[in-house]
Amino acid sequence: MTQEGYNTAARNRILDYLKDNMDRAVNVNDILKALHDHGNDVNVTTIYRYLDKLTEKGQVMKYVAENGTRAVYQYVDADHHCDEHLHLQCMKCGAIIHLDCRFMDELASHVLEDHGFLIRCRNSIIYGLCDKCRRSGK
Amino acid sequence: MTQEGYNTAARNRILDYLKDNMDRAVNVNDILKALHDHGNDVNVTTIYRYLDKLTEKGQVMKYVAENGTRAVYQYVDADHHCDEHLHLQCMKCGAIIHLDCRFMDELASHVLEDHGFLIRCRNSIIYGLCDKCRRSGK
DNA sequence: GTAAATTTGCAAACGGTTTGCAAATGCAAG
DNA sequence: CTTGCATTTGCAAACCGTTTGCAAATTTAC
Repeated sequence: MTQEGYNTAARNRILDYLKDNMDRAVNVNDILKALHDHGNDVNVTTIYRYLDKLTEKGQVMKYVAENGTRAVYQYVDADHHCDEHLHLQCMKCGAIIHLDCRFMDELASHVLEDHGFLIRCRNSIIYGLCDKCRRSGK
Repeated sequence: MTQEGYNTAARNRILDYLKDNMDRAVNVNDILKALHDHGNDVNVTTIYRYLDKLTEKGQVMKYVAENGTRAVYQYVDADHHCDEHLHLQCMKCGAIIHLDCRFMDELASHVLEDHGFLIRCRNSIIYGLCDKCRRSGK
């Protein structure tokens, strides 16, 4: 798992932030603001460019948020193979659940056999409400 | 099923186009171009505004396309209850498959029971390749 | 240290979508 | 049909997240 590219302060800060927030999907503005609040300003462009690289490498997942106008990113640790399971995302808090259970395989083969459809997990999100938000919110 | 709002030429043309293309999801540009090609120009703004109304009424479904930069819309006929099943969309041709089979119910209850997650079908799309595109293209 | 390659920040462009507003159109009452 | 009011339309400009071109700064290898 070699760390490609140059090692720069900006990149370390961005990656640290993503790792610190592994449990949720963040947008570029979140990153921008968090780094700014720590007195470590990084340009928007830099963030976008680095996120692209991380996405290509598969180190983060990129999704399109609910409204469709903003992308969200989430750090992926080594034992999550995002091409092999679907993702549930909470519309309220942004939490992502990795649906990597046996049920997922059944879904995939059912869809393929009965509907002729080959699922591309990496690009798919099922939206809804997570346990916490469902109980708390209305 | 009363038709609310004023009855105008522009709206009729837009709705006709959506109905004629019920089998796929179209974007605003598709509509714009199709109407233009028939010599019936309608302004972009008008299309967006009418689509919003139709979406609110539940007469069309609105999705965010694969890349996340463009929304797509699809006419919904009366016997499709889009809150009750998931949708598969082909990343290549844009076709939408309504996954309204018993399997869907199992998925929903599994996800709810084992993951505490309540699916909101209206907002969710699973991407992949449809039968036709899978066979033809590589 | 020096040179080559990569990364950064800035400003400007980009593209889909939205908004404010005045003109045009639809509709109902008389 | 015409008058009056509500809705809809088109236009231009704004919006907003994202991308691009480019020169300056930084990193890495030697």
